[in-house]
Amino acid sequence: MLDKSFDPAAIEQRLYQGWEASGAFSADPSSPAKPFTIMIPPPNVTGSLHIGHALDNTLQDVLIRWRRMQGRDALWQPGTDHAGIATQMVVERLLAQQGGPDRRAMGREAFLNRVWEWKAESGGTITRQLRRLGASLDWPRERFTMDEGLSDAVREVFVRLYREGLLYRDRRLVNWDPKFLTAISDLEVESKEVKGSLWHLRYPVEGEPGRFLVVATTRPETMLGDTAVAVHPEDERFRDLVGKRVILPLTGRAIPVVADEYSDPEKGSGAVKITPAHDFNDFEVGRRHALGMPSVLDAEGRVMLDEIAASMVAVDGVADLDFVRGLAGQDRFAARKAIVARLEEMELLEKIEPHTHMVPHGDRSGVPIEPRLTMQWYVDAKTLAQPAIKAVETGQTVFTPRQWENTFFAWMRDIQPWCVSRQLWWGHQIPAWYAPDGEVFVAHTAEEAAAQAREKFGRDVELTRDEDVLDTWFSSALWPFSTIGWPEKTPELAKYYPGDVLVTGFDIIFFWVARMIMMGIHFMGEVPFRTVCIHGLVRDEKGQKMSKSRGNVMDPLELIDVHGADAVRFTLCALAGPGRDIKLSKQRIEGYRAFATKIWNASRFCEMNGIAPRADFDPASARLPLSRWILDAANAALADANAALEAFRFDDYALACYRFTWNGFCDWFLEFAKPVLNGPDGPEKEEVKGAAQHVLGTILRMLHPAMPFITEELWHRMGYGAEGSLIRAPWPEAVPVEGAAEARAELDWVVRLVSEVRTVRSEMNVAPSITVPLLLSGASGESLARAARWSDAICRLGRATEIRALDGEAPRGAVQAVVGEATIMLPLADVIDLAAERARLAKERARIAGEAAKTEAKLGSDVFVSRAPEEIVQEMRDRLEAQQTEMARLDAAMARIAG
RNA sequence: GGGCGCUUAGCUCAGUGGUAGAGCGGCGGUUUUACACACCGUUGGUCGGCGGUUCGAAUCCGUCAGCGCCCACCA
Repeated sequence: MLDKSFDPAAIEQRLYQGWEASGAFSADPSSPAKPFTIMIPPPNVTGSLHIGHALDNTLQDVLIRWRRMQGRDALWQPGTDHAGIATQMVVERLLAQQGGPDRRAMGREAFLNRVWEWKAESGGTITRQLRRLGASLDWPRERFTMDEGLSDAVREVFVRLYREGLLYRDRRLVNWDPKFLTAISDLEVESKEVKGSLWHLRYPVEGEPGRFLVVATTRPETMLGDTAVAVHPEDERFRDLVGKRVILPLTGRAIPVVADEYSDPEKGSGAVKITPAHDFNDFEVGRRHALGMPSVLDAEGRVMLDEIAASMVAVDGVADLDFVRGLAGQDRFAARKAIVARLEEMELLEKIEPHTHMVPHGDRSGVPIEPRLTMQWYVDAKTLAQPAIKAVETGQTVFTPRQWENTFFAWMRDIQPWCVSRQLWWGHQIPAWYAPDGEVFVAHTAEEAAAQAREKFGRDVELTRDEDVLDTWFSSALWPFSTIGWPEKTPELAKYYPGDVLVTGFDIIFFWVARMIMMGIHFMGEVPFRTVCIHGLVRDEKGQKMSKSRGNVMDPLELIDVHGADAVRFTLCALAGPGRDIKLSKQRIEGYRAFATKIWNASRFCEMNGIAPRADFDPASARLPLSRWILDAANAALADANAALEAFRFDDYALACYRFTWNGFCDWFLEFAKPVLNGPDGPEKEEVKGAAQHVLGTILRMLHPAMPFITEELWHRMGYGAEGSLIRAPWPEAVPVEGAAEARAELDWVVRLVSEVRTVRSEMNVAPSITVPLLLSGASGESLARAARWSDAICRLGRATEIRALDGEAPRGAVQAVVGEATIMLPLADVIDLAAERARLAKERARIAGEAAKTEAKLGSDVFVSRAPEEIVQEMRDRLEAQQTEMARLDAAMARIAG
């Protein structure tokens, strides 16, 4: 016997362990089945499951379970990402807490050992949590981006790209994070609005005492590194100054005034100071005019005078070398304050304007990034992007919803060189070695590099390895093929590449999706996946982004504890409309928790009525309209579910399951079945039971991808599991149903009849306890035959004592309603208010009349009749006829009841 | 500054040319032997504004407004 209520907590862990232990999640490269592959977006190894993961992985699990049941050899590849900066931070924080030596004191090797230790102890959190969600990942294949195999792939890619000239070292400005002391890529920079000031500084013109060129800047501290002032070539105000020099205050260096289109006469003072080593635009200007590019800030953003010390010149009233020397080692913001104050004292500060502008910040450190002139490794993304753009243009990879392709194209068509080196320790160390003279050797191993050097120099030379590691996204970009063996030629690689679907959020289209497509095409010769399914962000019920500071985060594990994994999963599916963010509320989850209970109770009802799986039931042999109707409805629901899943419409899939199960199967079919099940044994009861068990089996299978736990549990408890677990059961297929159209027509009629009776009784405030005969007036032979066949169900659901044709006079003061050609009469004169019944009928008549008038107006229009398609016109004619018939019936009903 | 998206019932959202839908909520009723996490009934909308195309527009086009997101080097 099924328990009185469904308790998810009691079954989830047991079922999951059963699936995992039985190998139900395993792909099989040796199977002849067609593969279906999804690569998990590898979560950070430091991570724990948040609601966004829950959504992303629920959707993937739905697809994987669905295809697996369809007989595909499903591979859902699990794994985690080493998350360079994030992980290094976590371990450094841990070291600080423990009060031991810090990273630098430990040294690189010891520190890395410590990180690996941490990973072994704490790195499994998120994979455990994915299990709670029910995710059917192929765990024995779990990979980590720093695994030996994946690291091989990284080295191979690095070496090959280098040899192809698609990866190179360059000394240019990078986004430098002064907190983490590393370069970061453009993507890791986010602009934030900052309220600052615009300082107008006076630069004295050389040889013209009392004349100043005023420059406006938001970053006065970088003036130490100025090497020019630029004015617009057309700007009359400054024309005579071009070619002359100005004295840079504080450091006393004379710098040229150059004419450059970059300078905008409308902005600031119209003259702009040029600091090539600390500003991306100035860098370009510096290149154009062959200017010096001294850096005046060190890695931590502190003033550094090394590169300008020699050129400083004492100039009375303009330069103050002692002051400048005092700045050395000061933080950039402290230096800014000091410089502004000193310039003010020296009367070289013209004015200060309040100024709000966008300032680039490191996305992880949160501090303003500092453009810094350094040597870094770059990938020639522009070249790699071309075939990737083409692949999406030609539909080899399709984004869904399609609109995201625009986002992809916009970025890819304007892609910049990708800075891939990071000054961190945790990550893939760059496979490049340097000879004492700086000559670089890129190789898979130190030995290979040494051999190259020997070849080059004709003798052994001491090589030192590049200290830097690669951007974490460099290894993530290889994920679709590195996880399945590349660069080895494994059976997995042959079978599961390219993958079918990538499911992810729009926020990592640039970081990850685009780069996988580029690398996949370049190294595998084919796109890494056919479809990119982009979903929205999970927000709170008010539409706000969930964040710790707002205190509105919903923890998926808590939700699973309270409502069960199935309810959480189903809710996420039901809300996952295409391209829309999800507003998640507790109420919605509770609603779908109720759905799980409903399924449980429907199964209980079936169990109580001896409805059990029967292999010998042949749907094609069903004779009764009731069983034909429900079998046909199950076919339709299944078709809807399939179409929805094919189109990645998880919301439509959930809705199709929900409606059929609740409204179709529970509300109508089981109610109709009750009289039969309570009636005498015989072929009729056997067929209804057969249809019921068949449809319940279809429901459990159809719902399994979204609600794996409760469906698996019921599958076994109801006895469907003789052949094995539901997770491996075949996906249901449509069954042949004879006479489906007739069955539909009949059941539709019964439903309409019952609904009409219920409505009028309710509207006339007839207590449910009052039961009366149900009389049919003007009914066709077919209707009467149906009434006879469905007498028990109609009486039960319509609170009637009997249903029969009206013979003779209509009863006085009956409640009436029109169903098709027939008029229903309920002799209730004693209990109702006849005036109210007249009013009700009149209102109904007026409603129909209103609709008929609209139809008539349409048909009365010559343009409509002559220009609309014939079938539409005919439809209108039919509609009008039906409306007129119904009005006539209502008129008759009113006449009967007339006082 | 450029691009994208959204605006439909109190709330959350479906609905890509032919009588406006769902869920939740609200309201009224019900111990009908699976289920009150239930059942039955019901109330809610000139589909953001304006203009156009069309026999016909929530749906296509234009425009305006509001909201949101992404990208961008503006001193």
